[in-house]
Amino acid sequence: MTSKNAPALQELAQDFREALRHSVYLVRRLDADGEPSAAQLSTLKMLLEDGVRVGEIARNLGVRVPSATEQVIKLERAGLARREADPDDSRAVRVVLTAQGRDAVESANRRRNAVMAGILESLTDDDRRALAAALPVIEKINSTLQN
Amino acid sequence: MTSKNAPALQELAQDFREALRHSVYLVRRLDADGEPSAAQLSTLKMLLEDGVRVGEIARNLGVRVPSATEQVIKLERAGLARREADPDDSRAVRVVLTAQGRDAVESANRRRNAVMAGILESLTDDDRRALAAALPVIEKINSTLQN
DNA sequence: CCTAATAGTTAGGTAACCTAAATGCAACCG
DNA sequence: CGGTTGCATTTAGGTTACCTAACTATTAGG
Repeated sequence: MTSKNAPALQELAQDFREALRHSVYLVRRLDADGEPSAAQLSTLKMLLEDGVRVGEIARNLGVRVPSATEQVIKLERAGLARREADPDDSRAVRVVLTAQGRDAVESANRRRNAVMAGILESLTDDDRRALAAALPVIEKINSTLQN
Repeated sequence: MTSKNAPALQELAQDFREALRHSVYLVRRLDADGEPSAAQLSTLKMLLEDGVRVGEIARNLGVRVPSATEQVIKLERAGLARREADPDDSRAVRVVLTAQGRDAVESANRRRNAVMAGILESLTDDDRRALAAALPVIEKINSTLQN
């Protein structure tokens, strides 16, 4: 079976890329008005662990620091997060969720999960098993990002 | 095992969303300068089948018609596609790839596949098998989009 | 100390989406 | 056959989320 591996790798790469390419549009479908955007939710989720620095957010999301700053400012204006001075390093900033921010993450997650669950409902048990088995692999691939 | 299904659905939805959320950043990593963007590649790939209408592109990608128009105009300016009058319906437009456009799709795909293959290389055989098994499922989910 | 590195913000730009409105053609109806 | 209705597309004007370059403030090292 090892002889099948080299060609399969190229094909797998192609198919996986294709699947991700299409998934971008799926993810957009989960957005709703009056709810933090996907990018903001990504930032908010990071903040569930308290006192995160702007640079950490950027690194974790794979974006540049100014993009993270921008998101944090938007969250702050929306009353979902607060910027606090870092006691140890006064160059740094600690971003923390407000209670409202915590609620926003939770309710957005609930709603989005429900929509997704509705979609997954139409799959067969075998399909769901196959999907579940692949998710840790996909996360492993995604963690390649962190460099 | 049916009793395990209802809770598993919520959890699967959550995990799948999480994986896709992270994958957005992975996909961005595959971009390179001097190459059509991911959105443009999506449009170009549709054009591999000749004489596609703007509305079809939009529907297929899950975006609004003006967004498709915009992409087509950009491709045209880049010399990668051409807009032709539809002989049967003069309201409509047929978008076709130029030879240069065809080359651009192919070489961008080759390069992007190679990068992805490099990432997948570090997986175990089992991982790759699990991923391969899930891709048709993911495509099935994505096709939910088409409405 | 002073210089180099680090953390973050500001300024200005681009890509890719959106809605609403305009244009131009087709098709149907009386 | 003329008028209305509807469809395909473009134009105009926004928004969001990214980017690079340049600036400020603070820390740390020689």
